[in-house]
Amino acid sequence: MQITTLQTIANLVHYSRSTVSRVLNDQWNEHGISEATAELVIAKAKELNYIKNEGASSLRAKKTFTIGVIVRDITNPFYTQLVKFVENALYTKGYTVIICNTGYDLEKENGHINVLLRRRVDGIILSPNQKSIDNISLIKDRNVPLAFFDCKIDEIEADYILVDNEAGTSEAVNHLISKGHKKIAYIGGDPFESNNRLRYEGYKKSLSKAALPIREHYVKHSNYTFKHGYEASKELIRLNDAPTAFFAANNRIVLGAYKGIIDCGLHIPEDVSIIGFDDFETAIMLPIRLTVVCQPIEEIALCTVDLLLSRINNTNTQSFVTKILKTELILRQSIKGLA
Amino acid sequence: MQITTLQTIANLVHYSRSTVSRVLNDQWNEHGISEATAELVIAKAKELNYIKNEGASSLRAKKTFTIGVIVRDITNPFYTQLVKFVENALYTKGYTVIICNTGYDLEKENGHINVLLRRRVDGIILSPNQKSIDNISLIKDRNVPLAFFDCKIDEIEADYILVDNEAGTSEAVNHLISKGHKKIAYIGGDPFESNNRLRYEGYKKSLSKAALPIREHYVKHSNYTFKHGYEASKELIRLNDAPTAFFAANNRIVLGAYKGIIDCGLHIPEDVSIIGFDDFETAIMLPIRLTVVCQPIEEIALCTVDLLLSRINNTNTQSFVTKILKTELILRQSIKGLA
DNA sequence: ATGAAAGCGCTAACAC
DNA sequence: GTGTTAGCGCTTTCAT
Repeated sequence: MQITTLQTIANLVHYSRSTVSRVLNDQWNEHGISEATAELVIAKAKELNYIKNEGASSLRAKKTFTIGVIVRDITNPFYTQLVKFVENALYTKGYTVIICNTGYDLEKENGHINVLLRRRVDGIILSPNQKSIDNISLIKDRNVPLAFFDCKIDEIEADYILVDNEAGTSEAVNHLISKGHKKIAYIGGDPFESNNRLRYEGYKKSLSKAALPIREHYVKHSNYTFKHGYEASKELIRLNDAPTAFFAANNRIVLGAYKGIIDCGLHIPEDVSIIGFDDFETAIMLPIRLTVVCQPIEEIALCTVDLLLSRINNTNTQSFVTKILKTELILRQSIKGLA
Repeated sequence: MQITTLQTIANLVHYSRSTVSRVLNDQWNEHGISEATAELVIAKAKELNYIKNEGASSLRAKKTFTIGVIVRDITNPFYTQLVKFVENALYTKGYTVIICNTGYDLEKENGHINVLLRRRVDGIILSPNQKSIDNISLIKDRNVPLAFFDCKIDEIEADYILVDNEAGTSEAVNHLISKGHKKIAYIGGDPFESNNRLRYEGYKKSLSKAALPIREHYVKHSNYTFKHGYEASKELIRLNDAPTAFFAANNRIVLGAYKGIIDCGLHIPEDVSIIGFDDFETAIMLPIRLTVVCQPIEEIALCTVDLLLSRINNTNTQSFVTKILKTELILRQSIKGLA
């Protein structure tokens, strides 16, 4: 059984490929094709179960209606959500999405970018690594429309959709301070990553504004993992002047810290208060539901898609945009007021 | 700036498109192309930053090296993991993956399938809805290689990669029984879904074997949601002869049930024991870590990919295969032995 | 050791 | 109203 092409149909209805193509693309009206012909073609196409070969169209149109989305860890609920919203938004606009998971691996990121370029995607959405510069220039060299979300790379001019990490963290730390906490630890991720740097800035500023000292041994940088959160929290607890509150810079760290505190036999929030960046399912399932700084994930996804599509369609000719969205402090149970 | 094609290079090195193509596809040796020519071509390609247009190749080769993966809820960690492993396995085999999220919506599933067909994917991996029959026949009509995972549809002959739901559940319930539980509730999902039916079978068989009665009011079918788990557990607790142990048929339900129990002021496992199907992050983050039946997610992913690729490459000519993988009972803290 | 030519399936400019 | 033709970028058969 041969596959049905325009030619197959054309032969059978005794019209040309062009006519068939025009009918099937709903252009028969503006080309003055008779309704009879149109109906005949449509009927035959249905009968033969014709399905357009999108690849052939793409080749011809030099447009694939495909967008590549590259994230660092699709397993992290933050990215899962992001990807879900992006996929959905693009689907409704007629685009197909190729989701690429790099697992924080530059090699794999490189491989994925090359695949996307070979496939001539119309645009790429990227949650970059701080060290992705070389990989990103592959994209920029080709002038493939590109939008970043989640993370900023100072060296790269581009469109960014971000959240106000500094303000979000400040709000969190201010809240802690307002509850009487003076010894507040910061458990951070990669110290060179933009998000982490800004969150740390927010932390420092809030302390300064409240005339509280920034104590180096209260600051634990490493990476965005459960393990780091776990170990850092244990170390902090062992301190003579142990902090009374922890700020954790992402959803993995906060979980590790939570576990670390529990495993030390301490209670949240009676013994230690804790607040995390990112909201996520587990945060509300814990017996003490976590107070967190929530990122507007759906809004990030939608903004990114809009921005990218406006670039693709040349609708947007202004120079690079950096859009900063607001976070929201969600008060739950993991913070206690100090007497 | 024009994009570099084979022709661009051919013109500049004064060889034909064919020669350039052969060189760039590493076939220059078997075609007796001189090394000098090859080097020249390669150098020029690099200089011009040539990137092959995969779409054009696909059109010619009638093969896209693209696989569609359709899941019901990418947000559910079970599927996220599955997708991650599938994507990774296919990536290493040179395939690109288009991930489609249906959100349990048949319309959207239909839309996604049509997109995949129009794009002439080489194969499709599908976690089907029980009611997907019409959608699936779209694929079967086209003879596009197809592999199912996660869920079986009795009416459809095809390749399936599944786990032994019945045995897994039996093992869980047997464990409960061995711990002295006699009043065991079953909080299930969609009663018509194959997984749920088999899990329920396992539940009933274990009870029967232990000569325990199957009490209808201990069985709560509805859907695989947190909400259902939550409400069902509350109802069960209110019963006069409330069960001492709950079996929850998936990761969402078990979380709901957990929360329901806590919210009733009861303690796990002192007051109620609980066991879930599926392992997942939150299960080990809860203060009482959940005892669960764990599905071998990576193995499911790998088997499915292998099977699908063997079909695509006509390596595997045997008739349809149903592969049933083993689950594993992971003992943690949510079950108490009854005196 | 290399090239010419045909064609994958589609679309659009131009022709009548 | 409809057809002809050219071409998107690539590969491959056949020829020399």
